[in-house]
Amino acid sequence: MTNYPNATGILLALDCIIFGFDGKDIKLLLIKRNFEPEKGKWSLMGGFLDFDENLEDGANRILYNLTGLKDIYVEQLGVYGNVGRDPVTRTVSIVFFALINIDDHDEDAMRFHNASWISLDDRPSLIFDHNEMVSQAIEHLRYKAALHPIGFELLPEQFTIPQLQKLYEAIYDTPIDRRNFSRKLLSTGLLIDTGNKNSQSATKKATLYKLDTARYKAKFNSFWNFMPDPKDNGDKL
Amino acid sequence: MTNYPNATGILLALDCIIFGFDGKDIKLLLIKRNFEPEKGKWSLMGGFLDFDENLEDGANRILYNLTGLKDIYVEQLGVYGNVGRDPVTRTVSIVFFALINIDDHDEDAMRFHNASWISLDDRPSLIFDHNEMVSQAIEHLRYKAALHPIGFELLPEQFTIPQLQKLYEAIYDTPIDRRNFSRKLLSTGLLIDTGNKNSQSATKKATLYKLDTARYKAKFNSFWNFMPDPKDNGDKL
DNA sequence: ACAAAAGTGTTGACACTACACCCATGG
DNA sequence: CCATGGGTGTAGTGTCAACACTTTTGT
Repeated sequence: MTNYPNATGILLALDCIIFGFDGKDIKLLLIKRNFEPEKGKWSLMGGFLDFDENLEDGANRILYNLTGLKDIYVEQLGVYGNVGRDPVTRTVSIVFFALINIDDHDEDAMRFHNASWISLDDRPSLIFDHNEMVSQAIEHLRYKAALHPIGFELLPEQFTIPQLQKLYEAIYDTPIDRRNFSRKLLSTGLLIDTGNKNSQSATKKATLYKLDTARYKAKFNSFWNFMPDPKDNGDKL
Repeated sequence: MTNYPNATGILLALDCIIFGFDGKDIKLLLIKRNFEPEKGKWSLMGGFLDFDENLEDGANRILYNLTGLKDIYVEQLGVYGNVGRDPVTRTVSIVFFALINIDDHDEDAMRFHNASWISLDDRPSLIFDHNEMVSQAIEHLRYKAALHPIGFELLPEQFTIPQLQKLYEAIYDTPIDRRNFSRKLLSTGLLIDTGNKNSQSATKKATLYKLDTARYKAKFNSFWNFMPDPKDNGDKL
């Protein structure tokens, strides 16, 4: 068996961008580092890839450590590898994009890692090139949510259409017509009426739906077009 | 300055998927390896990342070596890192997606690397997980070309609308209505009439257009919807 | 009874498909 | 003058945004 010329000595890191939704704002799960380097500063949750570990397994390990959750929605977002990005040594970071239901997390694990949910608007400056990563992730969220039904990953199992609407309004920071939104969503056939009603609401109680997971999986790669025009940046191409 | 615990010894490779269009079929630029490992088999063009090299620079270096071209359209496609993917040693490969005008390549460099343009339908089985990479790239091409004007990257500077149509028909392997296609394209405002006519054609000569590059760059991230329905896999979501 | 939020109907603008027709060129 | 292929016009269909109206609930 042949050997490759020379090991490069480049380190391989994994960083996770984790989004949640609290019913009002899109939030990021960030950690205030209680370890070196850059101790005391904010950053994404990350770690190094183990030698005998697949990439997705590594990402899931990191996500599990921080949130106590498995089977999270995760995608590769991209790779960041500029020479000077990590001042300690050459490190290439594979960035993962994760969506979770904000209610489902492990408080203890979060305290241990010194992690907090932070609204996008209030986010502090992060170490290294993590700010760029987050910007790309927000862009990706907007892009993908306009075309694929990933929004559901951020909601609890049962949710109302007005809740879903608030989520989309938060993602795109724009008001949406209630009636058109409702009809559009229902027409997808992805929602199953649970028969339950939302008890929180002070006024008329909204119907609680759940996701038709079979249909969701089958149709995930089909397109839709949810947002009135987030697709377009203002004027026609 | 702190040091990180332990170098992992994982190698970082770069692989390039290069698409071209010969006026009839979408083609891939593949190499028949004249080096170990897997000498004599077909694979993507690739190489290792240099220690002091940015990722995109590495990809461009590899692309330049093979084609003699700079300023190629390149995107990150994803990272492949399964533990056993390379039998020699643990190697993580960052895969790049490139589109070039098939007429603009360096014959000598191609011969030196033992490279050929191969139609998607005729492509041989490739080493390692390169087949998966190519499948993902084709999917990405179909996905992205339906929404963004990347098709132009595959054509010469001056091209006719019928040529462009053949390109899209090749990408989606489906016939398109000539008249609707033409109107849709012209309505984007991306095409500038050069005043020239295609001299090749045996019958009526088609108008040669060029891309309005300023508008192309400005509007690149806007969506469009070119294909009748390649977006959708058959039926509505 | 009234306010606030959820749910349903309707309409006009616009975009897209599916056609028919005309023009230019070479043999 | 005819075959081939490029270019334009138009009618029918459907989708989507923008509206008004009704229903449910708590106070």
